[in-house]
Amino acid sequence: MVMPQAALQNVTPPAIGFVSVFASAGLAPSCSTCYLRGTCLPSGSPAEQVIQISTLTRTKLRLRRGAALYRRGDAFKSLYAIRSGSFKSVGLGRAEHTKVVGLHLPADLVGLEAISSRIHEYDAVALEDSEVCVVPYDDLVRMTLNVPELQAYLLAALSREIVRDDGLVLHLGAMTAEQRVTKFLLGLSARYERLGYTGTRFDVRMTRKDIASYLGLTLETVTRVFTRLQRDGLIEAQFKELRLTNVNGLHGLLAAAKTRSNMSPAA
Amino acid sequence: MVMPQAALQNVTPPAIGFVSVFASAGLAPSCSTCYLRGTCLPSGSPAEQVIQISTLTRTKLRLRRGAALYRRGDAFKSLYAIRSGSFKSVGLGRAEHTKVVGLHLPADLVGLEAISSRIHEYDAVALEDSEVCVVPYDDLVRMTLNVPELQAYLLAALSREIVRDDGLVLHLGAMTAEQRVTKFLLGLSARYERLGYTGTRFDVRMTRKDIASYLGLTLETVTRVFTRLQRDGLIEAQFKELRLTNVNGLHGLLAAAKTRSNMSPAA
DNA sequence: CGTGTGATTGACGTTCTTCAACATAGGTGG
DNA sequence: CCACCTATGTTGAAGAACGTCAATCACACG
Repeated sequence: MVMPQAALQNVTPPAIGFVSVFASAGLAPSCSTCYLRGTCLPSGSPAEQVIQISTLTRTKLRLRRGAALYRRGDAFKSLYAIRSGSFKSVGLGRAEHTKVVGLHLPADLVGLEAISSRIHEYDAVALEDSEVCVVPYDDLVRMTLNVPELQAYLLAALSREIVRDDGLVLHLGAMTAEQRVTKFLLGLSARYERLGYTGTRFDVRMTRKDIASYLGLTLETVTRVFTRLQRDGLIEAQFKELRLTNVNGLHGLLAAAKTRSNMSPAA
Repeated sequence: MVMPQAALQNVTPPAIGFVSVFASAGLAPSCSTCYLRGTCLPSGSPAEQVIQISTLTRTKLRLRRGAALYRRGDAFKSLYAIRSGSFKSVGLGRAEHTKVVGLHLPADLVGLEAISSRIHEYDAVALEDSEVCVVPYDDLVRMTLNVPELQAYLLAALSREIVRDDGLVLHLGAMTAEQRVTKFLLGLSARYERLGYTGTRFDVRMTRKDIASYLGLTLETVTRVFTRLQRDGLIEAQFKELRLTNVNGLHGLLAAAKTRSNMSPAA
C-alpha cells in the first residue's frame, strides 16, 4: 500500500488514501507522447505550445480504487486530466445523503465545478486504479493569456460540461427506469468508442448502487432492468462485464412511444 | 406589435417573433449606470475597464412574452445578459418532446451551453416582456486577453452554471414531488433576494406545465403540491402570485426524514 | 475457509402518472 | 362592455411504475 509522499511542488495535497505522487523526471510521459494527445488539452498543432502545456502537467498522481482525488470542501488548486482509469463525482444531497452526479473517463477534465467557489463541491473517487495529470489552475489560466487556443479549449470544456449536465437533467426527469439505464449504457458505449475502444463490450466500473444513485433509481430497479434487457437479448451482463448485443434495439427503446409525458410535444 | 428591424451591426439576428433591437445612442444605459452593475459582468473596479466592457454590450434587445432570444440549432454568436424579465431554456428530449432545463432571471448570462459546439442547444423563450444586453462572444473572448478579471469572471460564470446543473441533477433524482417544488420555490426566493427583492412575495412566471417539466413531474402533481402547501399554511398561491408564509416550514420539508432513499447515508 | 460486499429475485405498498371533468383567467371581436 | 374562446389551472378516481422490505445467492478478499 503506497502512502502519499508529503507535498511536492505546488501539488494539491490532501488526496487521502492510496495515492502515489510522482513528477515527470523522464519517467512520466509528456503530453506530446501521451496516447490521449489532443483530447484532454489542445496539444494539436504548434509543437512549441505542446511543450509549454507539458510543463503544466509535470505532476501525475496514481490512485488506488476507492481513493479520493479530492473531497468535498477541499480547497481548489488544480484541475485533473484523467490518463487512465475512471472516477465518480459524489455530491451531498439533503439530510446527509450522498448522490453520484458524474462519471469520468480517460481524457476527461475533472474539478471544473470548483472554479467559481474555489472549493470542491464533490468527492472525486477512483472507481479503479487510475492515473491523472495535475493541472495547476492558476498556471493554466495564466498560460491561456498567451495561448488563445488553450483559452478557447478551456471555455469549450466548461461549456461541454454544461451540455452534459443539462442532458442529464433532461433525461432524469423525463424517462422511465428502462430508458434511463439504456441511455446510460449507450452513453458509456459512445464514450468508449470515442476513446478508441469497442463500444459494444466494456466493463461497467460503477456498482449497481452507484448507477442507481447516478440515475435517480434504486439498485433493485437497476438490477431488474438489467435482467429484463438481458432476457430480451439486448445486452449480456454479468456483474461488471457488459456486452451490447443489439445496439439498434437499445436505441429503439429510447425513441419508443413509451416516453412518459411530463414532456410536451414539440411545436 | 414591434417587428425585428433587420440586422444591426453584428447582432445575432434570428430572434423571431416580437423582438425590438436598439443600440445605445445615449438611450440605452451603459454598464456603469446599470442597476445590475457588477452582477452580470465584472464592472467592479477600474472605471476604464467598465467603459471597455460597456463597448461590448452596445446592443440591447427587447422581447415580448413568448418571443425567442434564440432557437435550437441557431448559430451561436453572442451571450446575453438579462437586464429585466426572465427566460426559460427549452430542450428537446427523445421522440419530439420538449423539456424545460433552465430558468433565467436578471443578471444571468444566457447561452453558455453553446460555446463548445457554436450552435445553440435550446430555445430561450421570454416568460414576460424582457430586455437583454447582447455580448458578442468573440469580442468578449478577445477582451479577456487584456482584462484578466473578465477572463476569471467568465470562467467562474461557466463553473457556476455547472454547479447549478449538478444541483438540479442531485435533486431531481432523489426528492419527492413535494420536495422538488419546495426546493424550486426556495431557490427562486433566494435568487430574488440576491437581486434585492423581497424573496417572500414574488410572481412565478412559469406556467404549472413549465414548472412540472422543469422538475420532472406532471402539471397535476405540481398543482396538488401547491394546494397541499397552501392547506398547510406554508405558502399562499393564486396563479402566478406567490407568498412564502412560512419559510422555516418549507426548509423543514427538505431536511425531513422523508428523503427517498436511492441516496446513501454519508460516510 | 469464512466473512462481507455486491447482486438478484419476490411480494407488497406508496407515490406519482394517467385520464377525465370542470373551473377560472385573459384576450378578442362583436 | 359583454360574450365567447382558448389557455391555464384545479380536483377526483383508477392504475402503473417504482420504492421498500426481506430473503437468498455469488463472488472477492483476507
